[in-house]
Amino acid sequence: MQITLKDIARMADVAESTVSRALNDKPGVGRETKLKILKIAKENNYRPNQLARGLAAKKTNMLAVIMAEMDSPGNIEIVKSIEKAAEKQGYQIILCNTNNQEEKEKSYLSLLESNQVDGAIFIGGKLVGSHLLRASFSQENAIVLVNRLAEENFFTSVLTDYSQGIYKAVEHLVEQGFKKISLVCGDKGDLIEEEKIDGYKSALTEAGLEVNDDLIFSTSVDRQAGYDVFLEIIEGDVIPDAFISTRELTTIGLVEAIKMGGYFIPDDFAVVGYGDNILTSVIDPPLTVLSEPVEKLGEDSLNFLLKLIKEELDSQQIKVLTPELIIRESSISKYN
Amino acid sequence: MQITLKDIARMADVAESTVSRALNDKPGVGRETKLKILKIAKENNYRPNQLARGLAAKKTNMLAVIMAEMDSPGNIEIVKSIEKAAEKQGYQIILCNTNNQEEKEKSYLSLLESNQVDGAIFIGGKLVGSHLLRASFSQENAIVLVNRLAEENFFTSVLTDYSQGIYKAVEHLVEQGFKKISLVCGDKGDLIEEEKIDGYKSALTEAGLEVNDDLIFSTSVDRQAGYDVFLEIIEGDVIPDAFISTRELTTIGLVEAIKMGGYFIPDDFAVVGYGDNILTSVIDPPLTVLSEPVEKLGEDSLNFLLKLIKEELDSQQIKVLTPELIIRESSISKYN
DNA sequence: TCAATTTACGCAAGCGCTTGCGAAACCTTG
DNA sequence: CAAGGTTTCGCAAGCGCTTGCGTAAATTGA
Repeated sequence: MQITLKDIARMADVAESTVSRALNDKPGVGRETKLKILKIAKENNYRPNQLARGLAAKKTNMLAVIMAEMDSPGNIEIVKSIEKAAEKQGYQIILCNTNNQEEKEKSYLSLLESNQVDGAIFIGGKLVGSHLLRASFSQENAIVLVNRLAEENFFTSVLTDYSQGIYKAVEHLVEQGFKKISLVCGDKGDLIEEEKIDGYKSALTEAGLEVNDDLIFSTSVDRQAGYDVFLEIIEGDVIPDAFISTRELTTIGLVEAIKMGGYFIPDDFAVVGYGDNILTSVIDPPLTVLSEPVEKLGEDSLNFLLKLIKEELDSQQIKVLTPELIIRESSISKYN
Repeated sequence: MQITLKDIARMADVAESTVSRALNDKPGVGRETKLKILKIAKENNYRPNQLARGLAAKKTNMLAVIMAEMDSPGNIEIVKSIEKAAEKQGYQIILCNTNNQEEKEKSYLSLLESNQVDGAIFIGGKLVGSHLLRASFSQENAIVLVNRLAEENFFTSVLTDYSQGIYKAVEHLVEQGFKKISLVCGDKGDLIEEEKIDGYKSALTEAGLEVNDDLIFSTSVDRQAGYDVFLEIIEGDVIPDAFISTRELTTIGLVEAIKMGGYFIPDDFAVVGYGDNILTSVIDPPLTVLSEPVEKLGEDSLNFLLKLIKEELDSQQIKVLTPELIIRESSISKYN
């Protein structure tokens, strides 16, 4: 059996409450007593039962990071940044992977609802499910969204400004002389994707280029999808000369398909990808990418969350961060 | 405030114990009563407090997966496989990333020690720290190690047979006519690394080739290390004609350095990498790799863990899985 | 030196749940 | 219809901790 507070109390010949206070560094226990208790606790390798502690204290000092995809190196970077920031503040992070399944998201949400964690950060995922909304309504639950739009500005969130990012990408491609720029994004209807499309369209318009809806492609989020969409595209009526591909894995698939088809990047097709990480940097040719401020996304979301927990945040806040365009070979026109 | 068992009991006009039994599908509650309780619980969107539940029941149906590196796509695959298997058995998985810091490992271990999870799987990491040993001794804690060797066969583990894998790789390279095969691995002294070296040496000996310790390089686990080690190697006395690089990220760095140096793979240097995943498949040229049975590693480790929890496992078991050599361009000699 | 504070500590309730045990209510049989 | 067996349910203890409150002891000040 585990050693408990009670055991320590008995050994030190004091009350449980005193042990508790000593261990938690709370006032009301004399220097001598405290030292004695600490010593005994250490000698016996005492580990407080966090369940009991959480139950009694109504907080656990643990935060959940619930992410939709852990295949994405970008997300991993965000997580690491959150972890780093959390450590400084004395919070422990536990990770949950939903694999884009709403069911799992619900299930992990119960960590919050049942007080196992003091707050949760959601990275990615679609819109906002009713379960999430309810959770955040019904209790005063601390929830922060990262790169995930809510229909109402209901959640505190930190977002990448996709629209702005895509705008920059288009601008760059236009400068390079590309005329038929295709956008490969996720499901239309998804708010984040709509935003990308907005940026795309307005940049084209600004540049005096025609917007052709047939050049906008929706795919699912994986590698295969990127591969498949290219096959579909080259069978199509309008063949683009450049791609802006807005998700990491999809971009990889797309590039593979292009090369597999015997085409060259950027000679036959320019490519602007997403996410400045090991994947996109390793691929041949080096990819021009929109780089998310992953570090900042993590930091800011954690800070928001802590403020929510401490109830220092008056209203829902939304922070928007702009991605950076990192120009490499894959988008440099041979005519330049 | 949260709605509690007590509230439901009051509403249904029964005792708390009855509600508890109804909700947990335990015998001893009549059909009618049960239905009524379930209905009321649902209507009120009742969520049991898992802390309280865990405290009282001494189990939580949650398992922790504690991994040393979450940058590694291979590890991610293992995690996903664990998750899949766990879901079937009704367990929830929470992930913990230690970033190779022993401190963090200790800290996450407290999840186990304080009963927040019923068991833990450790993926990777070095040897076995005293904290881990103590934890597994002092309580009847359920711990399974994946790809991590213990000095004594104390832990139940599932391992990749690195020795065997490297052996195959050497064999293959020898067949291709390479003579000066270099091994890039981790810290000597680390049991897993020693095992790799064993496989390497015995394969060379078997092939009648001389073993040269100067061709064995130890690096840390990241990408930069792979890059740096190549620079070091080409300054050295003996220049190899082939590399076996045994960690994912390091391999990436190594390949980059080779290309950066103006050399060609496999013409100047053959490369056998590690891990059949998106990273190694995307790189140019396609890499010959030792492929871990990630799926199986995950499944088996979870099954072991569940058996440990249910105390169906009599003694520490060790399962060894053999990696497969997937031959691609990077190791095919031009002389063939 | 004695009242007035302050400090150190113990008591006990309570966090929300589970579970062993016993009592009542129900069903079997012969 | 009574004796015995089942079910269904409530009681109450307890999981290991925190925390408000009360009291005794130590400290202060004049």
